[in-house]
Amino acid sequence: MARPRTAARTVDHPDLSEVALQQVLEALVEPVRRMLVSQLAQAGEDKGCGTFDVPVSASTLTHHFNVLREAGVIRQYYVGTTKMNTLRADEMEERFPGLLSAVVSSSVAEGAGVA
Amino acid sequence: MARPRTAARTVDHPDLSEVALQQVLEALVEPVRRMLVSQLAQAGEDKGCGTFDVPVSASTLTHHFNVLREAGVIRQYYVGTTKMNTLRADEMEERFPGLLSAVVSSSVAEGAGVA
DNA sequence: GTCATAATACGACCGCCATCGAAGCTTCCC
DNA sequence: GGGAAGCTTCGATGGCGGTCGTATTATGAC
Repeated sequence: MARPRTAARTVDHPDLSEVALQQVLEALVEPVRRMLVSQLAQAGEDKGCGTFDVPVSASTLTHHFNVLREAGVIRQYYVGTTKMNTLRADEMEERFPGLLSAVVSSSVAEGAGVA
Repeated sequence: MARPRTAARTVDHPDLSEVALQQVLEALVEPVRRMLVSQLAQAGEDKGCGTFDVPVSASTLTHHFNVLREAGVIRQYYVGTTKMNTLRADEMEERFPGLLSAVVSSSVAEGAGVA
């Protein structure tokens, strides 16, 4: 009863003005989360949660996506049973100029992508 | 006997090619360390360890400076009993383009400086 | 309806790191 | 020499976060 039967599942996203630098850095300092971000950036398109190549269980993966979403780094939406992910790159660039792109660049350069 | 009587105390610094992104992010994610970096950047000149405005004890402060130095973010040298600190901004810019400057900018913008 | 797939919620565990106080070392100054 | 200032080392403590397995829910296919 938490949600009407006919409504699609929705996901809450913070306005980036509400997000602190601390939160973004905490999100990006975790190696697995940085892999997710790197792979998403390299993909060039939205990706389902299950399509990432990371060495953790599904429940841990959910946790990491939550952290990234709450930090404003990604946007999520449902497509059937699949939860899709997009980078909020432009918004992040406005809020924390140069930060996300610098992290992604260095991360990809170090091989955090799909190999 | 660990050090000749007449030699000045020296400090070891990593070559930035040996430093990983992970290490730098771990260094910069800590709020106190980010305050140190911000205040150092804003000062525009080298600063002694004891001249920073942070809410931790001296021993904790030593720990934070060690982490920053080992991550290649700062360079340290002794002047008498005072240990001085410099940002390795140019080297960091070469190794991790845009990263340190982005963090410092956002950090200062959020008021991590001296107020 | 039944089943399979995708993801979540929950609870527990464990390791790491920031923190401190006390004691120690190095250098400077008188 | 004696003392003080500046920083370090050591050991202990506490809290937070990443991890997992299991059970559960939501959707789509048949």
